[in-house]
Amino acid sequence: MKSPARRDVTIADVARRAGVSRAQTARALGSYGAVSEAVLSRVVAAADELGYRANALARSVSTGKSHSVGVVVGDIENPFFGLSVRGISDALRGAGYDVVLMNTGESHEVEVEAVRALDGKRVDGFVVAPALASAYPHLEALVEAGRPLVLYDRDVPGLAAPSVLVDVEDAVQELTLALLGAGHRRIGFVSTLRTRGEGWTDEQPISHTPVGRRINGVVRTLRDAGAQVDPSAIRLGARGAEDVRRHVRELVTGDAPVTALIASDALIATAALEELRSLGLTVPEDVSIAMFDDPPWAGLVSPPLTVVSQPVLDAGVAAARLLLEAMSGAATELVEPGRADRALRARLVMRESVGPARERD
Amino acid sequence: MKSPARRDVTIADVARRAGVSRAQTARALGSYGAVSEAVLSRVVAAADELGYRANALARSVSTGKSHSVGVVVGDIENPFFGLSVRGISDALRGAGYDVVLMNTGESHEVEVEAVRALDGKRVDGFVVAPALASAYPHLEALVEAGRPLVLYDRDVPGLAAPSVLVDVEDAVQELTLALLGAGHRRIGFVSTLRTRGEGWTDEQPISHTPVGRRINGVVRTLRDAGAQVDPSAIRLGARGAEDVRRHVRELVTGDAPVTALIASDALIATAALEELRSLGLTVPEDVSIAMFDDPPWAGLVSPPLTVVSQPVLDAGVAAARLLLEAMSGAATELVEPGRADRALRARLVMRESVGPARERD
DNA sequence: TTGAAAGCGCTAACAG
DNA sequence: CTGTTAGCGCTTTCAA
Repeated sequence: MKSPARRDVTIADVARRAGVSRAQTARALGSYGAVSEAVLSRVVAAADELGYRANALARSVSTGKSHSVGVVVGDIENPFFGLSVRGISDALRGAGYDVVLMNTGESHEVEVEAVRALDGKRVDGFVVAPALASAYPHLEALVEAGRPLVLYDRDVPGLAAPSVLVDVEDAVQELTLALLGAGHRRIGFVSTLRTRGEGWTDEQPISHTPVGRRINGVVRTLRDAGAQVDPSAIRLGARGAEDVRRHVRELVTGDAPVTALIASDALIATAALEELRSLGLTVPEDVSIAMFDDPPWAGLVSPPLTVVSQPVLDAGVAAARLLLEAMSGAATELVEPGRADRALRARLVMRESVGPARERD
Repeated sequence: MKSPARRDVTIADVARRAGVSRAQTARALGSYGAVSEAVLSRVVAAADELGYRANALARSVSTGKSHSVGVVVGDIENPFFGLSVRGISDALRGAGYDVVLMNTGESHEVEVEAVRALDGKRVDGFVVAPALASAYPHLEALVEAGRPLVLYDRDVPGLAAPSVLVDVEDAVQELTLALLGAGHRRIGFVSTLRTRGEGWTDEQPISHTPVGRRINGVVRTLRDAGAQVDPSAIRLGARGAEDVRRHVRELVTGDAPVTALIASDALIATAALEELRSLGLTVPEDVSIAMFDDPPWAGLVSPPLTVVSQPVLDAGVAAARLLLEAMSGAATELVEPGRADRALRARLVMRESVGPARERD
């Protein structure tokens, strides 16, 4: 039983019923301006007799504030982003903002389109974890236009926007040292993300990508210890579980197989473990493994995984706070871009997936 | 260097520059109505010389369509919802809709407020996984007002809205049979969610909650096999890992300890495994365990977990499709509420965490 | 306090 | 095809 497609109840309707002007009604309902007790109660009464629902869109058109922020992430299925979004969203809701979520599947094109759409909807601010691309005109346009933007987990070199980065430096160094101490000299690294172009090159350490920072740390520590670094053991841009498994297979079965593996996230690690298992290799006897992130199950697999644990929820909350600040008009110019937040530090959690390097061949 | 707070470039500005009427400009920019080639190109040129960005809010106020849908879930951190949202969001984006995500933390109050906010922002439709409460006036108001609504993973008895439910019946029966076959007679069940009030009662099988359907299946199968069901072994409403562990502890160490445990989701299972481990109990020798959902790591823990695997991504996509249908004005009245979608069936994946029941005491 | 009237930026109905 | 003129629902001057 559907009514004839009734129009929305508007302020005009309420005003009429309350016998007050639309302006007063609006003030009463929007709780701004000055309204007498008498009018207020009459209006409120009329409003809910009529079932009035304020139209936030109309209000936004008028005020220029949408009370929504756009959040664009690579893959909400990834627990890292899941937890991040929870932090962002909870903190933002507390301040009266809703979250419009955009899932890009790590596609640059989708991201560009997503940012455009969000901007069209006049969100008051953006949190974006940029898919790594060579150019970021869409983001540059955003800050150029003065729209509040916080970069998340990834940085954009030269962009005047604050970013939330977890400081992994110490933890990575510890991990690498532990690996060295266990006798590992050939260490593989596998990641879904890329740094910029294809592979990784030794020359210019990239610090604006999460992978970049991780690799830099490993490489530097290795160097300092006099170990040598084989660029071919650094596998970036792995697409999907199958591809990860192929990389892992190549790494552990090649001419100069690695004795330890670092997985850049939990998804990579699971695929790697599966491949090792199907190769008949055991952890850590044949190959040691460590991963980034510390999901609840990391200690439950066999063997329990050594991980670099990151304060993901906190990072999300931090992003929300930064954005809130930026939206409130505070000068965010102060932030030192590209610098990991010292308050957000990863820490190494040693478990049993790292053991003595095995002599092979 | 921030410009003096420049106003948005509007259609009027573009029109002026292009030397065309505002109406024609709007048509050209909005690609509706009829526009000549000549005008079109002039307008487009003027538009991007001026850096025009269409204001979707203003458009929405006019058209009554926001091209946004509200998605409200209990906990985006939970991989189940993460994957669900990915499915929903991807499918919706393909149809031109953005997702406004609301994370309720399974709080009824927050949910009510979230629905209100979304409705205020005039989303074109809703996907909601209701936190279990005794009353659902906010949802009833929605359908009463004719707003497209799809219930997700949980149903609301008596509400005339379609719902997306995974059919777990067969899989649960299989699982229970397998447990029975292995000699288990005392089986524990632990869940975060509740059915309605406090615990679970035998009398009225609840099928509108995911937990309800799962328990019903277990109980029925147990009954059919002549086994007896102990309501005290059914633990609902566990809050947080600590609480889960307490329940598990009580279940496996009580007077009449259970020999098998069913965890209602992956979070429960991890907590349970941790507790068993710290109790010095081994799986499946001392206690068998099975869980719902099949995350990538389920086969990697020790022992690999027997699970009821659900097509989560598909469920999300299905919800999006249903909503799309409802939003397109199709009569969704046809749907049989409370009925799990036969196309979405869970399946049992036997691994090694279920073994012969141990004689205890 | 109140109200009239002008906006916010866009779409839609109606002539031509 | 094009322009004029009303809206959409709310906020915001500006006088009273």
